[in-house]
Amino acid sequence: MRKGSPKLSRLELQVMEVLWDKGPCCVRDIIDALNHKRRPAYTTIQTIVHRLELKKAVHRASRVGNVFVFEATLSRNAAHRKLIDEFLSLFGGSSQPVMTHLIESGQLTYEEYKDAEKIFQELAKKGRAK
Amino acid sequence: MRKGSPKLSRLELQVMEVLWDKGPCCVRDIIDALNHKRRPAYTTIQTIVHRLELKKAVHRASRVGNVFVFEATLSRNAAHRKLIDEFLSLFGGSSQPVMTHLIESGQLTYEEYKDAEKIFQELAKKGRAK
DNA sequence: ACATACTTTCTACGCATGTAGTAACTAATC
DNA sequence: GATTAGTTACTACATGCGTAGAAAGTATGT
Repeated sequence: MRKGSPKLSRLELQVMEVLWDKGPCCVRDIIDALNHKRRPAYTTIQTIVHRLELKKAVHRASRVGNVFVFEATLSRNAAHRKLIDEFLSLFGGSSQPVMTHLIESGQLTYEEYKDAEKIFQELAKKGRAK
Repeated sequence: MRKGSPKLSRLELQVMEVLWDKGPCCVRDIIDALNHKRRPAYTTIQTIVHRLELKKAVHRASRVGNVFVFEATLSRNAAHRKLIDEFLSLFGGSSQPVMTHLIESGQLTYEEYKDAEKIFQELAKKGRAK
């Protein structure tokens, strides 16, 4: 039963990345960890965290005094998977044109491309061949 | 002088795809060409086309009676490039993790992967090697 | 000329998102 | 206990997008 990860916005993603990287954090920690050009207001991040709670992407892991500590509920993998699905759907669901564009625009180097072959090998080893 | 293509939404993209595929079209043609599950109302597409005009992505090429014929101004390549840039920026601008994910999630087959090698060869031939 | 059908223009509405202010609460300090 | 600083809870607002209705214009068949 596919649950369907929630759709996360750009800023929501950035907050999630912090939680995935650093583990459980309070709002202050998140702000400090964000490498955001224009540092958003404390309450802005609070709003985002709150929306992430509504989306079940994070939950309150504990509280220290009056400070809540938040923890990611949604996995990084699931979130990234969702992002990629959304994106591919813009191209009709096929990853081929995306690859093509990445290569033609020089955004994927030949080295990176070649390295990826290893991933196929790993997968094959794990029995997920073909 | 980077012009910066406008950011196009999903539906805007779909409309653009029609214009790129079929060439200049009037609103009716666009609707007929859209393979949209839930066919949107005529005026919905008109609104989208209008927004595309504001974004300079399309322009009125001619009029036949009281019907306007619209033509893409923005190229498919530029639009796709923009999309990909936007998307990659969510992953810190690097295409490697995206490739990895595509492969691990089975969305890029080994055949497709292998085929992509040809693109590098083409590019190399054209002198844009490395 | 009139009715019918389609087009254009204008306006609107709900939801998502980035942004943040204000009020209320809590902890710590004098 | 009163002041102060940080946190939480609630509210707000502009913009973008998908959606579409209403009004007004135009072409066309009879």
